[in-house]
Amino acid sequence: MHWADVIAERLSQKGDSHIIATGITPSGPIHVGNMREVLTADMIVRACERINLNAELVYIADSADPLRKVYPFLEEEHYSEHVGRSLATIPSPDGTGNYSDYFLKPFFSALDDVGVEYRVIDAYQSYQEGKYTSSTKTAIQNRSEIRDIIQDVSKRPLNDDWFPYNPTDDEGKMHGIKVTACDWPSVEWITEDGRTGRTNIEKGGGKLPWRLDWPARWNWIGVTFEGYGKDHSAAGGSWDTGQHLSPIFGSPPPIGMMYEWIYLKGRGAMASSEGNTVSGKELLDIVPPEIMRFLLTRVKPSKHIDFDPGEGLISLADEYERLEQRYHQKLSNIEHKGISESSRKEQQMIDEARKFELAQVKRHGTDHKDSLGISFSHLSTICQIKSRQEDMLSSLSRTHGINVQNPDARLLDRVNRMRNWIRSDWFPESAKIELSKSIEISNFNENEINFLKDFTKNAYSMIWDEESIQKGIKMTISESDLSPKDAFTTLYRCLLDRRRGPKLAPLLVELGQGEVLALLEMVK
RNA sequence: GGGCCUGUAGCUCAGUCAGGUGGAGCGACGGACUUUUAAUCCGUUGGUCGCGGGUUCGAACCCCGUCAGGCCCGCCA
Repeated sequence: MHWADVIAERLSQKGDSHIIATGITPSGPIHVGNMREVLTADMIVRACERINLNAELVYIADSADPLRKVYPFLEEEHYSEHVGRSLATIPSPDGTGNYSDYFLKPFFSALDDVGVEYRVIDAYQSYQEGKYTSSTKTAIQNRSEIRDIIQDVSKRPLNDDWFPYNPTDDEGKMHGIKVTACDWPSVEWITEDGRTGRTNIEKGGGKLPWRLDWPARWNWIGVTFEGYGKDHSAAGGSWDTGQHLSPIFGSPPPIGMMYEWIYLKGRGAMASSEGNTVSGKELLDIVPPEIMRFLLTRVKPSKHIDFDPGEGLISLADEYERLEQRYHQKLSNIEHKGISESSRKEQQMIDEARKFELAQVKRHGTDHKDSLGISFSHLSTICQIKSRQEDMLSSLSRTHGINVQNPDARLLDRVNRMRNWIRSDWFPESAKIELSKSIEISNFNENEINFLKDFTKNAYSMIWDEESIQKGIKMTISESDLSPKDAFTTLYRCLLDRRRGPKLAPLLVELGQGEVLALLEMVK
């Protein structure tokens, strides 16, 4: 059974209506690794809908969180004074609006593109509106019990002056502040440099510490499921203490599921704070949204993903394309039997089908009736060889029978993204088609050299179009001692430094007669 | 010191919860095509299930141990 369906079934045993929560702190660019949390939740919501459960995805923007430090992508002089303030209360890097909205906007737009439907809860606003007030009161009333639970579960002692609420000081900061007295709804505090004051909790002047904020929101939002990053999953971690604290706020803890992080191949975990990321938008600029979803549906959340935006992404996209074809040919008709009445083989086919279905942007049915039938690797070749759109389309009409006058919108969309990809830093060297810089004569035997010399001579007199070049190659081969296969290999080795390549004649047209002849001159 | 996740074919992963003849896709190899848009189609190949023990008629799966990689145990989220 697909992992999303396993969770949905577990949820069905608890009830018919579910709130699936997800939350990310908008402290910087929201990257593909962050998107795993939301997309995973979306897939679980869809799996619930399939078995007729009510399920809603709630995204909690942790905009009340303080800016923890000046991140490398921020300007030191602008942001050092804002460290400790809620993200919702400090300016955005571009000077318009607030900090959290600045990073949330492209994130929401990426979520819309990948077909995620969600209700947004803004944490800062929720504190302002008093949504957390009753939980905060509960926390303060049960201060010593909560303290005992945290110490007991996390095995870490808390200081004597520990208080279950972090107020903001007169500068709106919550770093290094201590609560000295509480007279509901006010708390008195003292800062590190000795300033004192009072803050009204009901007016949202602060927030619960994370370990309490989490179970508190489970209660007031009614969360029944939440996925959490592996950093929360240790014994004594915040998920663990949350499970124990949840009943104090008056509700059973949600069902959870740990998910692994996404790593950037060869560069470690994606982390905004280190600038080592691919944002959701960047990924969607180069591949269609279903590929981003497929990245996550094909692997269990507990697996870490070594994301490779180069070669790996091309083969991922090709794999999706083949799966789409297979889905429409046979997988779509597979009956979704229960585990007990199907064989392992049938189960694997059902899982394949589910990987595809959950990768769809559309919530019901499939995005398209059939696959495009053109692999991304082929498209990458064509886009490089045919810089003019009409040449590319006419080529595809010969090889794949597409309609030049009225090309498929999906095809044009993929071509646009592919051209972005080719221009980007992510496009892999191995997929680039480039004329060799020089020729190493000693790599070729006598017959091969003779053939190359003949070809060079003929190339001078060719009209540089596809048909003439094709004829010229044919003729030169027929007059040489090489088999056609060896002759082609020789040409690819000489021109591209590879044993195989795109169809030669159109490639040479695109590369240009002058360039090709200049290279071939080195054979003499 | 304690905990969590991962380890299965050359690669990416299913299969572990519920023990019953080791699976998929890709790659590689071979063939078809005959002069190749890294093509397409067909076929073949593929494994000490990290390692060692235990339980069992039977273990990739359960238990114990161990090794490797990653992560966590903060009045951070």
